[in-house]
Amino acid sequence: MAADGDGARLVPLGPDGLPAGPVVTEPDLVEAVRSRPAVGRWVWRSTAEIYPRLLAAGVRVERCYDIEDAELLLLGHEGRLGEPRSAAAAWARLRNAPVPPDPPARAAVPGSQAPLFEPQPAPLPLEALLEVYAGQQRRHDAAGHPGRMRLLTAAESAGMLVAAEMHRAGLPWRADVHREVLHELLGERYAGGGEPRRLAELADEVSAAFGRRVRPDLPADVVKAFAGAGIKVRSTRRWELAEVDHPAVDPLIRYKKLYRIWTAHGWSWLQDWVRDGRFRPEYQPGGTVSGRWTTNGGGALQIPKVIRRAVVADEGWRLVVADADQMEPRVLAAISRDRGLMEVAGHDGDLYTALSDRGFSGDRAHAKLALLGAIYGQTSGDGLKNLAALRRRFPRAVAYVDEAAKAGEEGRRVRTWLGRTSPGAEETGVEEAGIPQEDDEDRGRFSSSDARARGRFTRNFVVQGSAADWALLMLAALRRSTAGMRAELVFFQHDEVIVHCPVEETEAVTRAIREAGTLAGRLAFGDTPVRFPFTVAVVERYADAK
DNA sequence: AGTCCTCACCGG
DNA sequence: AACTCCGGTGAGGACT
Repeated sequence: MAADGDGARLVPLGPDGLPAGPVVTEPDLVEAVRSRPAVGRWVWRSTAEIYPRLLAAGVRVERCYDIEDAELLLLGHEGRLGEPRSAAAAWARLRNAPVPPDPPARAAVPGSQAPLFEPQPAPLPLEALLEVYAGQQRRHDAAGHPGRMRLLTAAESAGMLVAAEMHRAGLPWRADVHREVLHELLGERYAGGGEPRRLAELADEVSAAFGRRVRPDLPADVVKAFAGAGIKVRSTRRWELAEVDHPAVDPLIRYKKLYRIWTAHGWSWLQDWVRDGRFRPEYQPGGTVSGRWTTNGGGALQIPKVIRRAVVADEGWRLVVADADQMEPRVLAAISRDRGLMEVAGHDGDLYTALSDRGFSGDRAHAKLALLGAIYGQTSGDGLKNLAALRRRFPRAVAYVDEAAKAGEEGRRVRTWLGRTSPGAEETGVEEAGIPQEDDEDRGRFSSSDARARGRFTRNFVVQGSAADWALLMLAALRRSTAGMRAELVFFQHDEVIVHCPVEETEAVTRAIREAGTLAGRLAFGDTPVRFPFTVAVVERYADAK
Protein backbone atom coordinates (compact mmCIF):
# COMPACT_ATOMS: atom_id res chain seq x y z
CA MET A 1 0.00 0.00 0.00
CA ALA A 2 1.00 3.59 -0.52
CA ALA A 3 -0.37 6.24 1.82
CA ASP A 4 -1.63 9.34 0.06
CA GLY A 5 -2.81 12.04 2.38
CA ASP A 6 -5.75 10.61 4.32
CA GLY A 7 -6.22 7.89 1.74
CA ALA A 8 -4.22 5.09 0.25
CA ARG A 9 -3.65 3.11 -2.91
CA LEU A 10 -3.48 -0.66 -2.58
CA VAL A 11 -2.70 -3.69 -4.67
CA PRO A 12 -2.65 -7.35 -3.66
CA LEU A 13 0.67 -9.16 -4.03
CA GLY A 14 1.17 -12.76 -5.05
CA PRO A 15 3.61 -15.20 -3.45
CA ASP A 16 6.29 -13.95 -5.86
CA GLY A 17 5.89 -10.44 -4.51
CA LEU A 18 4.42 -9.13 -7.76
CA PRO A 19 0.97 -7.52 -8.15
CA ALA A 20 -1.76 -10.14 -8.31
CA GLY A 21 -4.79 -7.98 -8.87
CA PRO A 22 -6.05 -4.49 -9.71
CA VAL A 23 -4.92 -1.32 -7.94
CA VAL A 24 -7.57 0.04 -5.59
CA THR A 25 -7.83 3.63 -4.39
CA GLU A 26 -9.30 4.14 -0.92
CA PRO A 27 -10.26 7.54 0.49
CA ASP A 28 -9.53 6.53 4.08
CA LEU A 29 -6.31 4.71 4.96
CA VAL A 30 -7.59 3.53 8.34
CA GLU A 31 -10.79 2.09 6.86
CA ALA A 32 -8.83 0.52 4.03
CA VAL A 33 -6.86 -1.53 6.55
CA ARG A 34 -9.71 -2.12 8.99
CA SER A 35 -11.91 -3.56 6.25
CA ARG A 36 -9.25 -6.08 5.19
CA PRO A 37 -8.60 -8.20 8.30
CA ALA A 38 -7.61 -11.17 6.15
CA VAL A 39 -4.48 -9.47 4.85
CA GLY A 40 -1.61 -11.42 6.38
CA ARG A 41 1.13 -8.90 5.68
CA TRP A 42 1.10 -5.24 4.70
CA VAL A 43 3.95 -3.93 2.58
CA TRP A 44 4.45 -0.22 3.12
CA ARG A 45 7.07 2.49 2.97
CA SER A 46 7.43 3.18 6.64
CA THR A 47 5.76 1.69 9.70
CA ALA A 48 6.51 4.88 11.58
CA GLU A 49 4.54 6.84 8.97
CA ILE A 50 1.46 4.65 8.90
CA TYR A 51 1.07 2.47 11.96
CA PRO A 52 0.58 5.17 14.63
CA ARG A 53 -2.45 6.40 12.65
CA LEU A 54 -3.88 2.91 12.58
CA LEU A 55 -3.24 2.34 16.29
CA ALA A 56 -4.86 5.66 17.15
CA ALA A 57 -8.00 4.32 15.45
CA GLY A 58 -7.75 0.99 17.27
CA VAL A 59 -6.54 -0.98 14.24
CA ARG A 60 -3.72 -3.51 14.55
CA VAL A 61 -2.09 -5.52 11.79
CA GLU A 62 -0.66 -9.00 11.93
CA ARG A 63 2.56 -8.46 10.04
CA CYS A 64 4.21 -5.87 7.83
CA TYR A 65 7.19 -5.29 5.58
CA ASP A 66 8.84 -1.92 6.12
CA ILE A 67 10.50 -0.91 2.86
CA GLU A 68 12.72 1.82 4.30
CA ASP A 69 13.91 -0.36 7.17
CA ALA A 70 14.69 -3.17 4.73
CA GLU A 71 16.55 -0.68 2.55
CA LEU A 72 18.82 0.24 5.43
CA LEU A 73 19.55 -3.40 6.25
CA LEU A 74 20.17 -4.29 2.60
CA LEU A 75 22.44 -1.29 2.05
CA GLY A 76 24.43 -2.34 5.08
CA HIS A 77 24.68 -5.90 3.85
CA GLU A 78 25.90 -4.64 0.48
CA GLY A 79 28.55 -2.46 2.09
CA ARG A 80 26.82 0.75 1.00
CA LEU A 81 25.85 2.09 4.39
CA GLY A 82 26.60 5.70 3.56
CA GLU A 83 23.90 5.91 0.87
CA PRO A 84 20.46 7.43 1.57
CA ARG A 85 17.93 4.88 2.74
CA SER A 86 14.59 6.53 1.93
CA ALA A 87 12.26 4.78 -0.50
CA ALA A 88 12.61 7.80 -2.77
CA ALA A 89 16.37 7.31 -2.79
CA ALA A 90 15.99 3.60 -3.48
CA TRP A 91 13.67 4.37 -6.40
CA ALA A 92 16.08 6.94 -7.78
CA ARG A 93 18.91 4.38 -7.67
CA LEU A 94 16.77 1.94 -9.65
CA ARG A 95 16.26 4.53 -12.39
CA ASN A 96 19.82 5.92 -12.27
CA ALA A 97 18.27 9.25 -11.32
CA PRO A 98 19.79 11.77 -8.89
CA VAL A 99 19.49 10.30 -5.38
CA PRO A 100 17.89 12.64 -2.81
CA PRO A 101 19.70 12.80 0.53
CA ASP A 102 17.88 11.70 3.67
CA PRO A 103 16.55 14.63 5.69
CA PRO A 104 18.02 15.12 9.15
CA ALA A 105 16.37 13.30 12.04
CA ARG A 106 13.93 15.27 14.08
CA ALA A 107 14.28 15.58 17.84
CA ALA A 108 11.69 13.75 19.89
CA VAL A 109 8.78 15.75 21.18
CA PRO A 110 7.25 14.46 24.41
CA GLY A 111 3.77 13.12 23.83
CA SER A 112 4.12 13.27 20.09
CA GLN A 113 3.01 10.47 17.81
CA ALA A 114 5.15 11.62 14.91
CA PRO A 115 7.79 9.24 13.62
CA LEU A 116 11.43 10.07 14.05
CA PHE A 117 12.46 9.35 10.51
CA GLU A 118 10.11 11.18 8.17
CA PRO A 119 11.95 11.68 4.92
CA GLN A 120 9.03 11.79 2.52
CA PRO A 121 7.90 15.28 1.56
CA ALA A 122 5.52 14.03 -1.17
CA PRO A 123 3.97 10.55 -1.20
CA LEU A 124 5.87 8.09 -3.36
CA PRO A 125 3.54 6.55 -5.99
CA LEU A 126 2.44 2.97 -5.42
CA GLU A 127 4.13 1.95 -8.67
CA ALA A 128 7.47 3.25 -7.37
CA LEU A 129 7.08 1.37 -4.09
CA LEU A 130 6.30 -1.81 -6.03
CA GLU A 131 9.49 -1.45 -8.05
CA VAL A 132 11.59 -0.81 -4.95
CA TYR A 133 10.00 -3.79 -3.21
CA ALA A 134 10.64 -6.09 -6.18
CA GLY A 135 14.22 -4.89 -6.32
CA GLN A 136 14.64 -5.61 -2.62
CA GLN A 137 13.42 -9.17 -3.14
CA ARG A 138 16.16 -9.69 -5.72
CA ARG A 139 18.70 -8.19 -3.34
CA HIS A 140 17.66 -10.62 -0.60
CA ASP A 141 18.33 -13.43 -3.08
CA ALA A 142 21.82 -12.09 -3.66
CA ALA A 143 22.72 -12.13 0.05
CA GLY A 144 25.16 -14.68 1.42
CA HIS A 145 22.32 -16.39 3.28
CA PRO A 146 19.09 -15.26 1.56
CA GLY A 147 16.84 -17.07 4.03
CA ARG A 148 18.51 -15.47 7.02
CA MET A 149 18.44 -12.03 5.40
CA ARG A 150 14.70 -12.42 4.77
CA LEU A 151 14.25 -13.44 8.39
CA LEU A 152 16.18 -10.35 9.48
CA THR A 153 14.09 -7.85 7.53
CA ALA A 154 10.89 -9.63 8.57
CA ALA A 155 11.95 -9.63 12.20
CA GLU A 156 12.88 -5.98 12.23
CA SER A 157 9.62 -5.05 10.52
CA ALA A 158 7.87 -6.90 13.34
CA GLY A 159 10.04 -4.90 15.73
CA MET A 160 8.71 -1.71 14.14
CA LEU A 161 5.16 -2.85 14.92
CA VAL A 162 6.15 -3.68 18.50
CA ALA A 163 7.86 -0.31 18.89
CA ALA A 164 4.79 1.60 17.74
CA GLU A 165 2.51 -0.48 19.94
CA MET A 166 4.73 -0.04 23.01
CA HIS A 167 4.80 3.71 22.43
CA ARG A 168 1.03 3.66 22.20
CA ALA A 169 0.55 1.56 25.33
CA GLY A 170 3.18 3.36 27.41
CA LEU A 171 4.94 2.21 30.55
CA PRO A 172 2.66 2.64 33.59
CA TRP A 173 4.18 5.47 35.60
CA ARG A 174 3.04 6.85 38.94
CA ALA A 175 4.03 10.52 39.03
CA ASP A 176 3.15 10.72 42.74
CA VAL A 177 5.50 7.86 43.60
CA HIS A 178 8.22 9.40 41.45
CA ARG A 179 7.85 12.66 43.38
CA GLU A 180 8.09 10.79 46.68
CA VAL A 181 11.33 9.17 45.55
CA LEU A 182 12.74 12.51 44.43
CA HIS A 183 11.84 14.12 47.73
CA GLU A 184 13.43 11.29 49.72
CA LEU A 185 16.64 11.47 47.72
CA LEU A 186 16.98 15.16 46.97
CA GLY A 187 14.96 16.97 49.61
CA GLU A 188 12.94 20.10 48.98
CA ARG A 189 13.18 22.08 45.81
CA TYR A 190 13.95 25.76 46.20
CA ALA A 191 12.13 28.43 44.25
CA GLY A 192 14.01 29.60 41.20
CA GLY A 193 14.94 26.17 39.90
CA GLY A 194 18.29 25.91 41.69
CA GLU A 195 19.71 22.78 43.29
CA PRO A 196 17.41 20.98 45.72
CA ARG A 197 18.30 21.00 49.40
CA ARG A 198 20.31 17.76 49.57
CA LEU A 199 22.52 18.73 46.63
CA ALA A 200 23.19 22.16 48.09
CA GLU A 201 24.16 20.55 51.40
CA LEU A 202 26.52 18.09 49.71
CA ALA A 203 28.11 20.91 47.70
CA ASP A 204 28.70 22.74 51.00
CA GLU A 205 30.29 19.61 52.49
CA VAL A 206 32.62 19.34 49.50
CA SER A 207 33.60 22.99 49.84
CA ALA A 208 34.16 22.61 53.56
CA ALA A 209 36.41 19.60 52.98
CA PHE A 210 38.58 21.59 50.60
CA GLY A 211 38.48 24.76 52.66
CA ARG A 212 37.32 26.81 49.70
CA ARG A 213 34.29 27.17 47.45
CA VAL A 214 34.20 24.26 44.98
CA ARG A 215 31.55 23.53 42.35
CA PRO A 216 31.16 19.74 42.36
CA ASP A 217 29.38 19.81 38.99
CA LEU A 218 32.46 21.29 37.30
CA PRO A 219 35.12 18.58 36.79
CA ALA A 220 37.83 21.16 36.11
CA ASP A 221 37.08 22.87 39.43
CA VAL A 222 37.23 19.56 41.29
CA VAL A 223 40.55 18.55 39.69
CA LYS A 224 41.98 21.94 40.68
CA ALA A 225 40.72 21.57 44.23
CA PHE A 226 42.39 18.17 44.61
CA ALA A 227 45.59 19.56 43.14
CA GLY A 228 45.43 22.30 45.78
CA ALA A 229 45.23 19.55 48.41
CA GLY A 230 48.30 17.90 46.92
CA ILE A 231 46.40 15.09 45.19
CA LYS A 232 46.70 14.48 41.48
CA VAL A 233 43.63 13.03 39.76
CA ARG A 234 43.38 12.43 36.01
CA SER A 235 39.62 12.79 35.99
CA THR A 236 36.78 13.04 38.46
CA ARG A 237 35.17 9.75 37.49
CA ARG A 238 33.69 7.96 40.43
CA TRP A 239 35.91 4.87 40.23
CA GLU A 240 39.00 7.05 40.22
CA LEU A 241 37.90 9.27 43.09
CA ALA A 242 37.00 6.18 45.11
CA GLU A 243 40.73 5.38 45.32
CA VAL A 244 41.55 8.78 46.82
CA ASP A 245 41.82 9.31 50.56
CA HIS A 246 40.30 12.75 51.20
CA PRO A 247 37.23 13.93 53.15
CA ALA A 248 35.73 15.50 49.99
CA VAL A 249 35.49 12.16 48.19
CA ASP A 250 32.47 10.79 49.97
CA PRO A 251 30.19 13.84 49.57
CA LEU A 252 31.46 14.26 45.99
CA ILE A 253 30.44 10.76 44.99
CA ARG A 254 27.07 11.12 46.65
CA TYR A 255 26.63 14.48 44.91
CA LYS A 256 27.34 12.99 41.49
CA LYS A 257 24.81 10.23 41.94
CA LEU A 258 22.07 12.58 43.06
CA TYR A 259 22.97 15.27 40.53
CA ARG A 260 22.45 12.71 37.81
CA ILE A 261 19.00 11.81 39.15
CA TRP A 262 18.09 15.46 39.45
CA THR A 263 19.12 16.51 35.95
CA ALA A 264 18.18 13.40 33.97
CA HIS A 265 15.21 11.92 35.86
CA GLY A 266 14.03 14.69 38.13
CA TRP A 267 10.99 16.92 38.29
CA SER A 268 11.42 18.42 34.85
CA TRP A 269 11.75 14.96 33.30
CA LEU A 270 8.50 14.00 34.97
CA GLN A 271 6.83 17.15 33.69
CA ASP A 272 8.07 16.51 30.14
CA TRP A 273 7.60 12.78 29.74
CA VAL A 274 4.79 11.45 31.89
CA ARG A 275 1.20 12.01 30.76
CA ASP A 276 -1.93 10.35 32.06
CA GLY A 277 0.04 7.83 34.09
CA ARG A 278 2.17 6.58 31.21
CA PHE A 279 5.74 7.14 30.01
CA ARG A 280 5.85 6.91 26.22
CA PRO A 281 9.34 6.89 24.77
CA GLU A 282 9.95 6.66 21.03
CA TYR A 283 11.65 3.37 20.36
CA GLN A 284 13.90 2.93 17.36
CA PRO A 285 14.46 -0.71 16.44
CA GLY A 286 17.84 -1.09 14.82
CA GLY A 287 18.82 2.33 16.11
CA THR A 288 22.42 1.18 16.68
CA VAL A 289 24.58 -0.44 14.02
CA SER A 290 24.65 -3.68 16.00
CA GLY A 291 20.86 -3.86 15.89
CA ARG A 292 20.15 -2.93 19.45
CA TRP A 293 17.26 -0.56 19.89
CA THR A 294 17.67 3.03 20.91
CA THR A 295 15.10 5.45 22.22
CA ASN A 296 14.77 9.08 21.45
CA GLY A 297 14.06 11.40 24.33
CA GLY A 298 13.29 10.50 27.88
CA GLY A 299 16.29 8.23 28.38
CA ALA A 300 14.04 5.19 28.45
CA LEU A 301 16.91 2.71 28.31
CA GLN A 302 18.70 4.30 31.26
CA ILE A 303 16.02 4.47 33.92
CA PRO A 304 17.97 4.41 37.20
CA LYS A 305 17.15 1.53 39.50
CA VAL A 306 15.87 3.82 42.30
CA ILE A 307 13.41 5.49 39.94
CA ARG A 308 11.87 2.16 38.95
CA ARG A 309 9.73 2.33 42.07
CA ALA A 310 7.52 4.68 40.07
CA VAL A 311 6.70 2.00 37.51
CA VAL A 312 3.57 0.47 39.04
CA ALA A 313 0.99 -1.82 37.45
CA ASP A 314 -2.63 -0.70 37.25
CA GLU A 315 -5.12 -1.93 39.86
CA GLY A 316 -5.70 -5.65 39.35
CA TRP A 317 -2.84 -5.82 36.86
CA ARG A 318 0.75 -6.95 37.14
CA LEU A 319 4.07 -6.37 35.46
CA VAL A 320 5.69 -9.50 34.11
CA VAL A 321 9.38 -8.59 34.02
CA ALA A 322 11.48 -11.06 32.05
CA ASP A 323 15.24 -10.97 31.79
CA ALA A 324 17.09 -13.24 29.34
CA ASP A 325 19.72 -15.16 31.31
CA GLN A 326 23.34 -14.73 30.17
CA MET A 327 22.18 -13.90 26.68
CA GLU A 328 25.54 -13.05 25.13
CA PRO A 329 27.52 -16.19 26.05
CA ARG A 330 24.56 -18.32 25.00
CA VAL A 331 24.48 -16.52 21.67
CA LEU A 332 28.22 -17.01 21.28
CA ALA A 333 27.73 -20.74 21.85
CA ALA A 334 25.03 -20.85 19.17
CA ILE A 335 26.85 -18.86 16.49
CA SER A 336 30.26 -20.46 17.00
CA ARG A 337 28.86 -24.01 17.38
CA ASP A 338 31.57 -24.62 19.96
CA ARG A 339 30.72 -28.07 21.37
CA GLY A 340 31.92 -27.38 24.88
CA LEU A 341 30.20 -24.03 25.21
CA MET A 342 26.99 -25.39 23.65
CA GLU A 343 27.01 -28.12 26.26
CA VAL A 344 27.34 -25.56 29.07
CA ALA A 345 24.67 -23.37 27.44
CA GLY A 346 22.41 -26.37 26.94
CA HIS A 347 20.98 -26.04 30.45
CA ASP A 348 18.64 -23.49 31.98
CA GLY A 349 20.74 -22.99 35.10
CA ASP A 350 23.14 -20.09 35.56
CA LEU A 351 25.78 -20.43 32.87
CA TYR A 352 28.62 -18.85 34.82
CA THR A 353 27.98 -21.08 37.81
CA ALA A 354 28.00 -24.08 35.46
CA LEU A 355 31.35 -22.96 34.10
CA SER A 356 32.73 -22.59 37.58
CA ASP A 357 31.34 -25.99 38.64
CA ARG A 358 33.13 -27.56 35.71
CA GLY A 359 36.37 -26.28 37.15
CA PHE A 360 36.78 -23.32 34.90
CA SER A 361 38.52 -20.18 36.13
CA GLY A 362 37.67 -20.24 39.81
CA ASP A 363 34.38 -18.94 41.15
CA ARG A 364 31.34 -17.65 39.27
CA ALA A 365 32.53 -14.06 39.19
CA HIS A 366 35.87 -15.04 37.67
CA ALA A 367 34.23 -17.29 35.08
CA LYS A 368 31.92 -14.46 34.09
CA LEU A 369 34.77 -11.98 33.76
CA ALA A 370 36.79 -14.37 31.63
CA LEU A 371 33.96 -15.01 29.21
CA LEU A 372 32.81 -11.41 28.94
CA GLY A 373 36.42 -10.30 28.60
CA ALA A 374 36.75 -12.50 25.54
CA ILE A 375 33.57 -11.06 24.03
CA TYR A 376 34.55 -7.47 24.76
CA GLY A 377 38.17 -7.83 23.75
CA GLN A 378 39.46 -6.93 27.17
CA THR A 379 43.00 -5.60 27.07
CA SER A 380 43.97 -5.87 30.71
CA GLY A 381 42.96 -7.22 34.05
CA ASP A 382 41.80 -10.48 35.46
CA GLY A 383 39.82 -11.70 32.49
CA LEU A 384 42.89 -11.63 30.28
CA LYS A 385 44.77 -14.06 32.50
CA ASN A 386 42.10 -16.66 31.88
CA LEU A 387 41.95 -16.18 28.14
CA ALA A 388 44.42 -18.99 27.51
CA ALA A 389 42.30 -21.38 29.56
CA LEU A 390 39.20 -20.19 27.70
CA ARG A 391 40.88 -20.81 24.37
CA ARG A 392 41.88 -24.32 25.40
CA ARG A 393 38.46 -25.17 26.71
CA PHE A 394 36.30 -23.49 24.05
CA PRO A 395 38.50 -23.21 20.98
CA ARG A 396 35.80 -22.58 18.39
CA ALA A 397 34.05 -19.94 20.47
CA VAL A 398 37.25 -17.98 21.01
CA ALA A 399 38.29 -18.48 17.38
CA TYR A 400 34.93 -17.08 16.28
CA VAL A 401 35.38 -13.77 18.09
CA ASP A 402 39.10 -13.67 17.30
CA GLU A 403 38.30 -13.98 13.60
CA ALA A 404 35.78 -11.15 13.91
CA ALA A 405 38.42 -9.03 15.65
CA LYS A 406 40.95 -9.80 12.92
CA ALA A 407 38.45 -8.77 10.27
CA GLY A 408 37.89 -5.47 12.02
CA GLU A 409 41.61 -4.80 12.39
CA GLU A 410 42.04 -5.36 8.67
CA GLY A 411 39.17 -2.99 7.88
CA ARG A 412 36.78 -5.72 6.76
CA ARG A 413 33.11 -5.90 7.66
CA VAL A 414 31.54 -8.58 9.81
CA ARG A 415 27.96 -9.84 9.98
CA THR A 416 25.59 -11.03 12.65
CA TRP A 417 24.15 -14.52 12.28
CA LEU A 418 21.16 -13.19 10.32
CA GLY A 419 23.23 -10.83 8.19
CA ARG A 420 23.19 -7.40 9.80
CA THR A 421 26.51 -5.91 8.76
CA SER A 422 29.01 -3.74 10.54
CA PRO A 423 30.09 -0.45 8.98
CA GLY A 424 33.38 -0.60 7.11
CA ALA A 425 36.46 1.20 8.36
CA GLU A 426 35.78 4.12 6.04
CA GLU A 427 32.30 4.55 7.51
CA THR A 428 33.32 4.72 11.15
CA GLY A 429 34.24 8.36 10.77
CA VAL A 430 37.61 8.00 12.48
CA GLU A 431 39.51 9.50 9.56
CA GLU A 432 37.57 12.74 9.67
CA ALA A 433 37.86 12.98 13.44
CA GLY A 434 40.99 15.06 13.37
CA ILE A 435 43.83 12.60 13.33
CA PRO A 436 47.17 14.28 13.70
CA GLN A 437 49.17 13.93 10.50
CA GLU A 438 52.57 14.65 12.03
CA ASP A 439 55.45 12.27 11.53
CA ASP A 440 55.23 8.68 10.39
CA GLU A 441 55.87 7.30 13.83
CA ASP A 442 52.87 9.05 15.33
CA ARG A 443 50.66 8.11 12.43
CA GLY A 444 51.63 4.48 12.70
CA ARG A 445 50.95 4.45 16.40
CA PHE A 446 47.55 5.95 15.98
CA SER A 447 46.42 3.78 13.13
CA SER A 448 47.39 0.61 14.95
CA SER A 449 45.54 1.63 18.10
CA ASP A 450 42.62 2.59 15.86
CA ALA A 451 42.79 -0.83 14.23
CA ARG A 452 42.71 -2.49 17.64
CA ALA A 453 39.68 -0.42 18.59
CA ARG A 454 37.94 -1.52 15.40
CA GLY A 455 38.86 -5.09 16.24
CA ARG A 456 37.22 -4.82 19.64
CA PHE A 457 34.17 -3.33 17.99
CA THR A 458 33.76 -6.09 15.38
CA ARG A 459 34.57 -8.76 17.98
CA ASN A 460 31.71 -7.51 20.09
CA PHE A 461 29.49 -6.78 17.10
CA VAL A 462 29.03 -10.40 16.04
CA VAL A 463 27.88 -11.39 19.53
CA GLN A 464 25.91 -8.33 20.57
CA GLY A 465 24.35 -8.06 17.10
CA SER A 466 23.39 -11.72 16.92
CA ALA A 467 21.87 -11.33 20.37
CA ALA A 468 19.85 -8.45 18.97
CA ASP A 469 18.76 -10.72 16.09
CA TRP A 470 17.53 -13.24 18.63
CA ALA A 471 15.78 -10.57 20.72
CA LEU A 472 13.86 -9.29 17.69
CA LEU A 473 12.58 -12.77 16.90
CA MET A 474 11.68 -13.27 20.55
CA LEU A 475 9.67 -10.04 20.59
CA ALA A 476 7.91 -10.95 17.36
CA ALA A 477 6.96 -14.35 18.75
CA LEU A 478 5.79 -12.84 22.03
CA ARG A 479 3.72 -10.23 20.22
CA ARG A 480 2.05 -12.96 18.22
CA SER A 481 1.30 -15.22 21.16
CA THR A 482 -0.16 -12.43 23.31
CA ALA A 483 -2.26 -11.00 20.48
CA GLY A 484 -5.47 -12.56 21.80
CA MET A 485 -4.91 -11.41 25.38
CA ARG A 486 -5.45 -8.11 27.16
CA ALA A 487 -1.72 -8.16 27.93
CA GLU A 488 0.40 -5.37 26.48
CA LEU A 489 4.12 -5.22 25.80
CA VAL A 490 5.18 -2.02 27.54
CA PHE A 491 8.99 -2.05 27.71
CA PHE A 492 11.99 -3.60 26.02
CA GLN A 493 15.64 -3.10 26.84
CA HIS A 494 18.15 -5.30 24.99
CA ASP A 495 17.59 -8.51 26.95
CA GLU A 496 14.62 -7.59 29.08
CA VAL A 497 10.94 -7.28 28.31
CA ILE A 498 8.02 -6.07 30.44
CA VAL A 499 4.43 -7.13 29.82
CA HIS A 500 1.57 -5.36 31.61
CA CYS A 501 -1.40 -7.68 32.06
CA PRO A 502 -4.36 -8.54 34.28
CA VAL A 503 -3.48 -10.78 37.24
CA GLU A 504 -5.30 -13.72 35.67
CA GLU A 505 -3.10 -13.58 32.57
CA THR A 506 0.28 -13.62 34.32
CA GLU A 507 0.76 -17.37 34.03
CA ALA A 508 -0.10 -17.45 30.34
CA VAL A 509 2.17 -14.47 29.71
CA THR A 510 5.05 -16.07 31.60
CA ARG A 511 4.64 -19.21 29.52
CA ALA A 512 4.45 -17.17 26.33
CA ILE A 513 7.72 -15.40 27.16
CA ARG A 514 9.60 -18.65 27.80
CA GLU A 515 8.23 -20.19 24.62
CA ALA A 516 9.12 -17.08 22.63
CA GLY A 517 12.73 -17.35 23.82
CA THR A 518 12.95 -20.98 22.80
CA LEU A 519 11.29 -20.40 19.44
CA ALA A 520 13.57 -17.44 18.71
CA GLY A 521 16.63 -19.57 19.47
CA ARG A 522 15.54 -22.23 17.01
CA LEU A 523 14.40 -19.78 14.32
CA ALA A 524 17.52 -17.66 14.52
CA PHE A 525 20.27 -20.21 14.98
CA GLY A 526 18.77 -23.45 13.73
CA ASP A 527 19.11 -26.77 15.48
CA THR A 528 21.46 -26.34 18.44
CA PRO A 529 21.27 -27.60 22.03
CA VAL A 530 21.59 -24.02 23.33
CA ARG A 531 18.83 -22.95 25.69
CA PHE A 532 17.55 -19.37 26.06
CA PRO A 533 15.90 -19.21 29.49
CA PHE A 534 14.47 -16.16 31.25
CA THR A 535 14.32 -15.01 34.82
CA VAL A 536 10.71 -13.95 35.20
CA ALA A 537 9.27 -11.86 38.02
CA VAL A 538 5.58 -11.09 38.41
CA VAL A 539 5.42 -7.84 40.37
CA GLU A 540 3.34 -4.76 41.00
CA ARG A 541 6.41 -2.51 40.95
CA TYR A 542 9.27 -2.71 38.47
CA ALA A 543 11.75 -2.05 41.28
CA ASP A 544 10.71 -5.32 42.96
CA ALA A 545 11.79 -7.39 39.98
CA LYS A 546 15.46 -7.61 40.96
C1' DA B 1 22.11 33.56 20.54
C1' DG B 2 22.99 29.23 18.64
C1' DT B 3 26.17 25.18 17.88
C1' DC B 4 29.64 21.98 19.10
C1' DC B 5 32.51 19.60 22.33
C1' DT B 6 33.80 17.46 26.79
C1' DC B 7 32.64 15.28 30.86
C1' DA B 8 30.37 12.02 33.62
C1' DC B 9 26.51 9.57 34.79
C1' DC B 10 22.69 6.06 33.69
C1' DG B 11 21.40 1.47 31.50
C1' DG B 12 22.38 -3.19 28.94
C1' DA C 1 39.27 -6.11 39.16
C1' DA C 2 39.06 -2.58 36.08
C1' DC C 3 37.06 0.74 33.04
C1' DT C 4 37.11 -3.37 27.75
C1' DC C 5 31.73 -3.33 24.20
C1' DC C 6 27.00 -0.64 22.83
C1' DG C 7 24.32 3.61 23.54
C1' DG C 8 21.37 8.44 25.55
C1' DT C 9 21.31 12.44 28.27
C1' DG C 10 22.18 17.04 30.31
C1' DA C 11 25.18 20.80 31.92
C1' DG C 12 28.73 23.90 31.22
C1' DG C 13 31.90 26.17 28.53
C1' DA C 14 34.26 27.24 24.21
C1' DC C 15 33.42 28.74 19.97
C1' DT C 16 31.13 31.05 15.97
